[in-house]
Amino acid sequence: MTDPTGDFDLQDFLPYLLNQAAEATSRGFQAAYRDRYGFTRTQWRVLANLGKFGAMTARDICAISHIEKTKVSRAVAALEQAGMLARAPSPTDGRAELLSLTDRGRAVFADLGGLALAFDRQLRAMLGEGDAGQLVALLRRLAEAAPPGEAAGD
Amino acid sequence: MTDPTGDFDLQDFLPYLLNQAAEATSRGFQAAYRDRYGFTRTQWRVLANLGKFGAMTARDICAISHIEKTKVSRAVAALEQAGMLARAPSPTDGRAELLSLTDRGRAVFADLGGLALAFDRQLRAMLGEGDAGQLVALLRRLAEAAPPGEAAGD
DNA sequence: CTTGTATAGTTGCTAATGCAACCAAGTCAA
DNA sequence: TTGACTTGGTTGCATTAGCAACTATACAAG
Repeated sequence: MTDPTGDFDLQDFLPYLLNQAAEATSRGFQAAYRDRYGFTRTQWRVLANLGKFGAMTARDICAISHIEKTKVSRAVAALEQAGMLARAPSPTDGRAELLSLTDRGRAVFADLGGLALAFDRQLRAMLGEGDAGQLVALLRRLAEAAPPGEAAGD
Repeated sequence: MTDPTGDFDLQDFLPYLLNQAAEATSRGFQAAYRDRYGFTRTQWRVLANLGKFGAMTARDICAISHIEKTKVSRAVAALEQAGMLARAPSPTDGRAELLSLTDRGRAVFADLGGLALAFDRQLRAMLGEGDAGQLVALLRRLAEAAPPGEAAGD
């Protein structure tokens, strides 16, 4: 209690610890989508959301995944170029576009989804099921309690 | 169990959840170092480590904080330029430099350290002390179990 | 119907990252 | 001492993120 600033230790700082853990685990899976398909993290996430939820607009993706507009926009462009995603004009809104995966996109999602599932199971096994569940619950609380404004950086 | 890929939900994927929580909390504190001092996250971390542990080499910082060489290098240059950090040739190794905070650097660390401490307490209070402790333990396990190779991206 | 404002999505510019290549100083062995 | 190899640190280049400005459509009020 002598020097208040001396009390601060980065190694105990929650945002720091969260970043370290996020980095470490994300890196592990990055190899899957990067080496196999040349994806960026955002591209993988957009693909994953479309794969899970089916056709929707870019705006929906933003809302669901808290990824920034521009990142989604560019990821969509890249996925489209790679022939994994198709755009269709929204029947109800002339501005919006309905995004959906092509057959190829779905195949890729099946592949990566399988790997992701396996990877996730490994992580959870490492922690133990009970602890893993706890962790998920805590992370959800943090994420929603400290909402990333409009968007979340990556 | 019908379609294995249909089982995968990004919203339950640990790396994703970790990133979301990390983003959300990091963003919250980013305002402190960015708006007040124009720091980048790496600069803040380097400053924090030097503030906590005193003089050391860039290599030490890398080892302690798992930040990449080049990021540390650039952060050090920026902090030096801002007059918050000084380099001294290492007495024992001609390649290395001993890095330390200047008075100004220490003052800034005192300021940000105080804010960080307060911010962290808020987060922990939000979770409850017990849960916060659990979370820290789990994050440490994840970070060390999935070591980011040599370096951690940011 | 036209004027004002909000929203979907894209683009441009700058800053920050990641990786590999690069110096310079140390180490170790003959 | 010389020569092969490691290690601390920096730099260059290509990629990505972040923010603000922009286009085009939608909606709402007069």
